[in-house]
Amino acid sequence: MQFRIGEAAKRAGCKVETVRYYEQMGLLPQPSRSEGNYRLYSEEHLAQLRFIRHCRSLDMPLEDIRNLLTLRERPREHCAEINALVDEHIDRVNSQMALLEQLRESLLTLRSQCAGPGYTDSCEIVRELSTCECHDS
Amino acid sequence: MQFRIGEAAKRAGCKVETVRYYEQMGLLPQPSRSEGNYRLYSEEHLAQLRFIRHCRSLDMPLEDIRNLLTLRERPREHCAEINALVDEHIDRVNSQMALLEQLRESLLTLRSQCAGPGYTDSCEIVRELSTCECHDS
DNA sequence: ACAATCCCTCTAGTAACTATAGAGTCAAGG
DNA sequence: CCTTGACTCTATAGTTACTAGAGGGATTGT
Ligand SMILES: [Zn+2]
Ligand SMILES: [Zn+2]
Ligand SMILES: [Zn+2]
Ligand SMILES: [Zn+2]
Repeated sequence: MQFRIGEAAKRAGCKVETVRYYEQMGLLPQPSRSEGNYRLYSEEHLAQLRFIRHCRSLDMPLEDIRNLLTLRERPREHCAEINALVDEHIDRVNSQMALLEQLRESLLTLRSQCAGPGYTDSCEIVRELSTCECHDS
Repeated sequence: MQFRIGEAAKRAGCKVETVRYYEQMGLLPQPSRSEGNYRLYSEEHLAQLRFIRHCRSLDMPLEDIRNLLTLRERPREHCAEINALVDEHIDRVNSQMALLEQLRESLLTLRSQCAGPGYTDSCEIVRELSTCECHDS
């Protein structure tokens, strides 16, 4: 079975442009072409596209995915590199979460400053933002 | 007191290019210029730059900051819009956190699949990524 | 006088797409 | 046979908030 790009995109749950983008970025091998120059994807292409989309749904950067694809093609090597790659990504996600948590705290504190319906010039939110000391020195 | 851009940037804890960028984006009014065409910032410029940097440290998008700056200049209006703006941002942060939490779960599950030192072609991480069903249909 | 350091404008690069523009391909209906 | 519509092609620019560089001018210190 061969699929044109629209079908491939639909099956992988992404847009046509995204599929072309992956090809351009070297994540998807160039497919064969029809007589009218349409891309024709095989089942294997499709599997690879799904692989990419699944990794992306885990928010892995394209470069990591590129590395995973390469590693996958050396089946007799130990999977330590793969684990390391996943671990690093988990670390990234963890530190993003820590950052967001701090952000949330700061924002909630800021928000709680407003004493309720009042005028802008006496709003503590505005005041706190305007008299920041952390960005002064 | 007047400051040149390097001094202003240092005081606000950002790079020179960032200050110029804010000016270009209309977040900072154009400062006066010296004879040699150097930007000369006043204390007020500096305060506004700090305001922007502080909002940015809360990860507010520049457009929100632009709105805040506008709202701040209408001191006799009610601060409801300001509150709404902050609330929306808090919502964004909350949903980002929820997303990241899910991501973290998925990644930890994925990571735990690997049975330890083994070969790539029998690694469950690779298998799980390759046989994704969520991106198939 | 000269070097180091600052500053200027303009342009391009980052990540991962998304969205056009302008053209070609293909199947079905009248 | 012709046309309409859906699909595809390439190439280019836009998104966000900066960052980095080229190629030049200004200022400062010795
Ligand atoms: Zn208020
Ligand atoms: Zn601050
Ligand atoms: Zn393994
Ligand atoms: Zn999947």
